[in-house]
Amino acid sequence: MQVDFQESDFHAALVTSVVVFGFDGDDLKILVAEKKNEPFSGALILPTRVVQPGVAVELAAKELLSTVTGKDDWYLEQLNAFARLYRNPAGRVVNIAYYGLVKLDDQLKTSLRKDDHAWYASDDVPPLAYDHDEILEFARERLKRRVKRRPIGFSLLPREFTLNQLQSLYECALGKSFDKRNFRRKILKSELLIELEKKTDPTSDVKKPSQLYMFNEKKYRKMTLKGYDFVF
Amino acid sequence: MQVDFQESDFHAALVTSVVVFGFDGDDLKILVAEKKNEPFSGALILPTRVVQPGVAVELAAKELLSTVTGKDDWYLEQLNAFARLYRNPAGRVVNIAYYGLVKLDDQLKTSLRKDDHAWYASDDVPPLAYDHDEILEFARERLKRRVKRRPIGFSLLPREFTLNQLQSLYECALGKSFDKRNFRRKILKSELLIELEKKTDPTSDVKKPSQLYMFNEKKYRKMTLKGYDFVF
DNA sequence: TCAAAAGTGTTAATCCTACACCCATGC
DNA sequence: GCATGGGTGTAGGATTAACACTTTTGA
Repeated sequence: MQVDFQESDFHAALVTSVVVFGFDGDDLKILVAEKKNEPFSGALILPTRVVQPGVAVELAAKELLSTVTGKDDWYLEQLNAFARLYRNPAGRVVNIAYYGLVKLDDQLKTSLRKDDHAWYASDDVPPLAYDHDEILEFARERLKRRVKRRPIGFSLLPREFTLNQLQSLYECALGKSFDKRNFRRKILKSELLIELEKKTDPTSDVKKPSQLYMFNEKKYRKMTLKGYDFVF
Repeated sequence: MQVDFQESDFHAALVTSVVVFGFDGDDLKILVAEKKNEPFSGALILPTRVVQPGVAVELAAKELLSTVTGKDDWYLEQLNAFARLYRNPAGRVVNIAYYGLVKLDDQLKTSLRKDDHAWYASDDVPPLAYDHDEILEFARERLKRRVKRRPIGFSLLPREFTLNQLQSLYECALGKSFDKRNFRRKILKSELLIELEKKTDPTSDVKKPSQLYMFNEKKYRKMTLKGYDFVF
């Protein structure tokens, strides 16, 4: 039972990458970084940083996101550790990757603090360096599962949203489309939504105003914890 | 974008722990180790070993299991990385934990190669040292999810088994009980099982002989990949 | 008045749940 | 013949999937 340590056992570097899904009401996007220094300068990668000794991994990931976006309350969930041997020639690198969700409002969309980061349409992300494609794929699968079992809209939609936006989110995340009537019936039956006394402002686009909803936060939290079946 | 490395970044030790669920036809059991050296000599922990430089983590986990059990084909799945800062006073220790499933036949049950390992009933595992209780709980949750979405019986049951054994497995894993008729209907409808021309040998116990089944392996693989809904 | 998106019900098929008794065997 | 576990069917309610037209608005 070999679990005690020698000096030489402390040989691994620890990094963290994040896959952030943002939804702007129409499309799912992913935050991507461009590598600025060698090796692989110019290559696209997931936002990534080295985890310094004494810093909790999730905290490092959150700080990374704060630095890049200016926003500093992040819900993150660990994806997995990626520790392929050939990850880096300098030695073993363990990447503990996270997945996060965010409402992609105009501010976030246009004002990334670091100019080497950008939002890419989720199903149009160019190939990434290292094994980040694998991490991204893993995150996409996680998102699909989460969407099916938990009411994730809360993290991805603005406070007030329409049923069409919600449906569009589910369709983006799962990559298929649903019958509008069935979708509405199902989502309304859950009583997760509160119908507001408001409609969208029709002035913005050439549109009929649309009923707004918000989440019933109490019920929402219960369901997020317990999980449920929202299988489409 | 800080992703390149300095000497001082390689500061973490890497270990792997495994949560192995074994099913013997009646009960779910978990493989537990007793720590033989200081610190915490005598404490119970999950089977664990330090991952040496140049060894893939999953391979290290498999080797650990081979050494302990003598069996060397293991299906493992990564659980998560556990990297709490206070995990070990010697420095940061990252534990990449795995979960595995095994048919617990008499040989495995009685002939663990190392005498500091033992099988404990799954819901009767004493408190473990370090953060291994947390890892175990994580594994139990994973098992529940897997049971619901994938036909995991293949890994846990003998080649030929009865429907009652299968039901018993589902009941152990999910911690609740099911109606026999409904269970059978559901599992047979999936066409995942092949009814054999055989019954259990009634001589062994004081029992009526019982119909034996095996898995339809082809269909089984398809479902394992795609996932499905076997929600009870 | 037209284009664009919002909104709305019904039906048939399927699936789920609850429920209780007879059967084959070894002792 | 009895104790033990093995095996079986039905009915009512709930859930799902498929389906197309009308409404409101701004231009």
